[in-house]
Amino acid sequence: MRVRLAPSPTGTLHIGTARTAVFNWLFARRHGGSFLLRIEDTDRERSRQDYTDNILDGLAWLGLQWDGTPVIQSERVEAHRAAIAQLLESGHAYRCYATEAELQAMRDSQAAAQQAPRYDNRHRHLTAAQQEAFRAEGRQATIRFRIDDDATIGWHDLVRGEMRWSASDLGGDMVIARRAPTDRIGDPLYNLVVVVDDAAMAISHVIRGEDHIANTAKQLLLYQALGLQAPVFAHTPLILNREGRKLSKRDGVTSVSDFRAQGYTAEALANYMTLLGWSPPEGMGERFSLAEAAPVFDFDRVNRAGARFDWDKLNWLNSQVLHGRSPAQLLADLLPRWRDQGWSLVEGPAGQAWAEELAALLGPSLTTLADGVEQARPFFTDPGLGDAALAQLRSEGATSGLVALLERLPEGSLNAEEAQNLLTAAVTAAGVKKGVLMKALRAALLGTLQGPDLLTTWRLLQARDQARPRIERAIAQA
RNA sequence: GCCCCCAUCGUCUAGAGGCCUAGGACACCUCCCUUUCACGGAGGCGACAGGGGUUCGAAUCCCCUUGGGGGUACCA
Repeated sequence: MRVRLAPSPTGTLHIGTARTAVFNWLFARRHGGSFLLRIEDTDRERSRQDYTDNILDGLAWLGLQWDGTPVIQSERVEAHRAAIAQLLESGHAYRCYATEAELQAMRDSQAAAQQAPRYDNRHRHLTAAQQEAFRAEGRQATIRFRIDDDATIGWHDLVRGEMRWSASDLGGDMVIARRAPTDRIGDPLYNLVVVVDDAAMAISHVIRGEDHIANTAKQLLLYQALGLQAPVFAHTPLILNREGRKLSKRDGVTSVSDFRAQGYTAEALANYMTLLGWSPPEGMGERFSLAEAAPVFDFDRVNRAGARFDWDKLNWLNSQVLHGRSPAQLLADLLPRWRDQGWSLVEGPAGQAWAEELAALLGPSLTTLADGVEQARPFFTDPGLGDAALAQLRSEGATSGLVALLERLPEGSLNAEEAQNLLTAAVTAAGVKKGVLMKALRAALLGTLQGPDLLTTWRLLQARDQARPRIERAIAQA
């Protein structure tokens, strides 16, 4: 079995394309087949190398390793032209001299008559003399593939079952090569090119979004005319936006690279994309890796209806992945982001241990890695005192407790027991409630009333010599 | 307009005629844990679009209606 992903490098790796990639990868993995890549860059105007790079990076990041070297479609243009020449030769294709204005007029009158827009096959049977006349006018021609109206196209779709399409609903003879002087063949177009390349790559299963269903009917006709073996098709449901429409770039964050930048993990994103349209077998649960899903992946469990993208669910999955990280793993994810902020660690094992403890402290409250930057901020830079913190510091007994603590505060690191004992001693000496001191201490250290475990927070700041100055400042400002 | 597809809690879904008083997950609400916030744990709220059939029996099969989506390029 050989499957492929055929992205067009006219934009960054879209979540919908990535999900198609996931299904292809899973299917290939399940059946021990190959997962190939083909970069569809025949639209030279809009294709860009940096988009190709972005797509490849995104797939690799997600863990969707492909087999072999990606095929670059633009490098195969001679094969495409040869196929067109063959169709011209066999009478399956012909030159159409209709101008854009003529075609537009045709479509306008069809629209006025409430008819479906379609090419009326007007140049299908031009005589040599007529063709010569058009050429003499200086007209160039597209090449159209004949689609006989009375044909019926059918296929067995792996997710939709029996599909039937009437050729008369395909819009008339289709253009397979762009307009060009008649002494050569113009730029080959999508449907023709896909068929030629899929056949050349010996693709056995084409797995793509359901927005391609009409293309499948057209392509099946081309396979027939070219005498090529058609693959099996599987049309997967689309990913929908909040409004229930096909998710597009206009919906904000839709690129894999954007999700990554926002602090989503590859594990969570891949897990979520798999869940969008496919359901795991009974007893498997909803959290799984691609490797775990592969052995049980089946199109029988792929839905036919589109699925809305749900940030809440993705967030939950991502938080689950993050909460499951070991301190060292989490730190490795966080470190580059901390460095981007200009935050540095103390060199050596002590600095590493400190950072791991911070990662462990923050871990349970993270939804994204970006949260791990915001929540780590007060450990690297002075957050100042917020209004609520000031109010807390001005409450009964707050400063006297802090003063008592300050008097007993040694230099250097504290272990958990020492910190606990210091707190108890200060509470006794100042004659305040323990809760009062704890709240005051939190306000002094973080400038807010909420945050992670107080003792650990204190100890981490203490190790960086930040506890004393913040407590002193709090007392002074209260 | 025309063609095609789809239809279970707010969202993602399980369900292939009796196992369904419709199960799970997210979200939401309550409680527990916790001198904060989270995490974690325990509960709760909440759906078969409507109407006809078929059948002893329908969320499951058929038809119609309604609603939603996709396609309809010299883009891919």
